[in-house]
Amino acid sequence: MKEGPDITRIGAMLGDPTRANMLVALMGGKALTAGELAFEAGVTAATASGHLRQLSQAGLIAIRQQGRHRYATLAGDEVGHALETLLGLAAANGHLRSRTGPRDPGLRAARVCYDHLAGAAGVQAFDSLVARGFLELGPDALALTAPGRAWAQGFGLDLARLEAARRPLCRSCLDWSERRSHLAGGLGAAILSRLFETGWARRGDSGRAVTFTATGRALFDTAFAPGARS
Amino acid sequence: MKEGPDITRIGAMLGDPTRANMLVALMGGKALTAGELAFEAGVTAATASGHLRQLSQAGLIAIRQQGRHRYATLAGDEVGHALETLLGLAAANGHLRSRTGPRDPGLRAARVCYDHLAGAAGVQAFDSLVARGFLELGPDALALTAPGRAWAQGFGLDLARLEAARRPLCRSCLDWSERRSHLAGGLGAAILSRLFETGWARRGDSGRAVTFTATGRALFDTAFAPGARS
DNA sequence: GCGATGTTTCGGCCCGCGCCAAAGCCTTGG
DNA sequence: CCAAGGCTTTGGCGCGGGCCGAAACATCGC
Repeated sequence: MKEGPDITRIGAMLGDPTRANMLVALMGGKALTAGELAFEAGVTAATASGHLRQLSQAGLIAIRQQGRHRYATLAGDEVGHALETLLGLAAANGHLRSRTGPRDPGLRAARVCYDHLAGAAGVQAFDSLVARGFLELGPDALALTAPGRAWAQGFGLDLARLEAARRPLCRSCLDWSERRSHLAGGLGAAILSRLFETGWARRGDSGRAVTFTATGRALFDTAFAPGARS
Repeated sequence: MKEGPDITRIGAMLGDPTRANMLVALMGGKALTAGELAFEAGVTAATASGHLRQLSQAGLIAIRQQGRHRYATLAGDEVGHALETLLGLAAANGHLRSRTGPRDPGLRAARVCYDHLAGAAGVQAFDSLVARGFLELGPDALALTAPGRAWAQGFGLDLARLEAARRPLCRSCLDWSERRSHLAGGLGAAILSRLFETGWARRGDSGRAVTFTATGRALFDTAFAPGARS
């Protein structure tokens, strides 16, 4: 009765409100210092330090020493994906942290999911790429088609570098607010970076929200036309 | 700093070894009585009863009264999927419940993931369906193609009934042992049932293992030819 | 009805763990 | 160097919650 992996450790990490707050804060994709995380979670630096060690030992976050700061990030793509899945389950069961706050609609519209775009905008982009035949179900999960490769180059992505990386190019991730897939993986991360580079959007100062500029939104809507389903 | 769903409650459920054992036991897809779960988790009936109430209130399991027994099952597809995701993360981080036991290879080869087939066999089936063009990325997630529909009828599935159900027909689920997708959703569940009906395979008495008969395995391999990638 | 079986509720024990303040360590900047 | 800032370690407090035994319900077979 004891075969298979052990969920318990990870569950215990998520089960404490302080640690959960830290992890959700890190879902924003930015590396945060121990002090910032302490403030974010509402505890003293001492308490936060202990939690960070636990999270690190459990393999959920990575810590990088830099000067006299210690920056924490999620340990990887998979951690973000698992968190998003759990957020979806929690949302489905009606477990809300507080009565949906004013910032909630913004989060549902567009947010960062660790390192790629999520929310309505993320789903729109995914759907558009699928509808135009740029993404397909390959022999191993998702794949970029030949026309898709051309599109990516045109969008300003460095495909050669992305494909050289160990990280899979395309992954799908179930969006908690839309309950549909959005694009993760190296390609998803590259698209989000490109949105920031080109100034179409910028990340909110705190939390995971992504806000588009007016023109950026218009350009995004033509680049990822929502009605483009063939 | 308090927007979005609240993971904490679900995390706390998974964080206790007793509850985690119960949930993993329920991943086998069979409905289990309170007593069976108590034995499975190694606690008294009194303790198990308390945990079952908690899990039920958190929305992770459903309880059905039947005679003097109370049968528990996972609350649904999404719970199974979330658990599988966490199992994957735990496996990736090397959190094992004990040094991989003798039954572990069997689990990796073929097992039940709540109500559909997982493990190497599950991935093989998914790949085969994709390679033959029976599954495609539709406008909304996965879709069965026209030839796919014909295949499903030929395999003995009642497509009309499946499509009438509220439940989505096709979903992909990331397999923890293979780290690749296998097929979930109504179609995935129907295929697994069919494997049992036709006697190609049967579920292990305890746990999640699925064992094929010799001829069943051969038939499965031709029905879901692994090399069938066009 | 009356035991047998399955499950829940109650009371009480006790361990684990989150929390903080204070002190110590390391890095940086003057 | 010394002082300041950021983080960790240590020690001690206190709460939350898992665990069990015993008793109370509920259900079935006879």
